[in-house]
Amino acid sequence: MEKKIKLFIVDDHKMFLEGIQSILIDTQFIDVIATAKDGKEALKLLNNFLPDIIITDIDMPNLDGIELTKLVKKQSDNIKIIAVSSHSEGEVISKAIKAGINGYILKNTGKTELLKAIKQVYKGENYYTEEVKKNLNDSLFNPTKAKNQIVKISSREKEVLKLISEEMNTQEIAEELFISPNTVEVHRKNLMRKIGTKNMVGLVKYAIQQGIIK
Amino acid sequence: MEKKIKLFIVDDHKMFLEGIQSILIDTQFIDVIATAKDGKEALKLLNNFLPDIIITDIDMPNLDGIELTKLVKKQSDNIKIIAVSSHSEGEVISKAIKAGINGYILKNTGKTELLKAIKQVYKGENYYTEEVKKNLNDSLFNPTKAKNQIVKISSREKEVLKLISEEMNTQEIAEELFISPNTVEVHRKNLMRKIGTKNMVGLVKYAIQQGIIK
DNA sequence: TATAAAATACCTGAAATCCGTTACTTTTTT
DNA sequence: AAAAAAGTAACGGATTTCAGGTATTTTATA
Repeated sequence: MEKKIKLFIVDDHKMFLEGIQSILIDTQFIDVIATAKDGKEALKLLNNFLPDIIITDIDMPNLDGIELTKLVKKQSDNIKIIAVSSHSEGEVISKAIKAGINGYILKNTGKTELLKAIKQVYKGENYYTEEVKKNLNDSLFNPTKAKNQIVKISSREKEVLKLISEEMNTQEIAEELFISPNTVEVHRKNLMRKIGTKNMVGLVKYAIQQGIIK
Repeated sequence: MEKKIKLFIVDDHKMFLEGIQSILIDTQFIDVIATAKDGKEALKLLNNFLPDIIITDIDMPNLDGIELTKLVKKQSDNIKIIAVSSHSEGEVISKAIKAGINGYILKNTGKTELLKAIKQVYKGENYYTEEVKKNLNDSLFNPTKAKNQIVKISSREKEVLKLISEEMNTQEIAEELFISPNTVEVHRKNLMRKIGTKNMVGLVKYAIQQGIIK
């Protein structure tokens, strides 16, 4: 009898958590030792559990899968991490890989692929779903999107972004902040450059995603 | 031996589908007779299967859970429908209920609640999770939100809105939909009038709020 | 105290949006 | 069959954003 693979699963949807557990429990070589509903809870529980592999969602409240990966990997590379996400965008995947993730599969793939990923990652290799590899390449060869990794949005830029997201135009923002419309435009342009978008739509999506507004 | 409840499950995430199936297979009184990856496939399969209850996601490509509900309910009220969604916004819930949905639970609730909902709906009652009921009331009594229920965004407008939210400009959308840029502008202007905003920022915020994208 | 980063401001020209209005065709509903 | 709604298309002009600079001052921070 070989040793079972110890799994730790993290997802904010309890139903998904229970579902994936129910799938894995049927296999002989896997043991789900713990679960958590977000990255923060996961970190806390990792003081008491030492899994071989963490399976984590990307989108989560409190601490998302990418941040969780960074923090776990900072402490130890022995714990392998597989992302199970509905995001197939190159940028998200790229961030996850930079954070040190060992596997990335999509929620629209089935359990066969999940088991394959678990086995392969357990052996020390990385595993990325075909679609993931494809989209990653796309974004790597698309310079407009590949660069927006380390950029930091300044506090003034954040203010401007917030007002943009409140449907104000340049003139109105300038009046609100007592600065020249030219300056507002500079901030907006820098935001677009940093975030990697070419219009307001990309900005407001980013603002909502980052919780800067709403 | 009583008759088993025949379920049909619809979700675009195969893993969720398999997970929920795996959960339900352990119960004695439930039989998962079929599954589908979106509303369109579900409708097609419903010619061959007659479930007691359909369990469906809301966000799906091709045909979403709300549209599916409308179409199914148009044919027969014998088939009960339960939404299992990550959306807890009052507007989405309100739409689902207007479409005739019999139950609405959130993905962050567990299997206990799912089984409870299935049993209750099977008996002919409706079942809505506590948080769902709360948010529904909030949006009903919040006049700023309650008013934008009356306006109806057409399906073509919704398409355009989706593409706008994907950071496409007028020209690109026109090419994507094989229509004149003028027409795209008309749709955009009508969207702005209906939604009550004067720019793209308002549109994309609405799209995200309503779960039309992301 | 250098120097880097952030915030300020201006300019030009191109591209896209926004606004109002009209009008025809197709589809759906009554 | 009539009416309403949805989808299509066009025009002119005002406004705004977008893309590309340059340049000065203020504020952190190494």
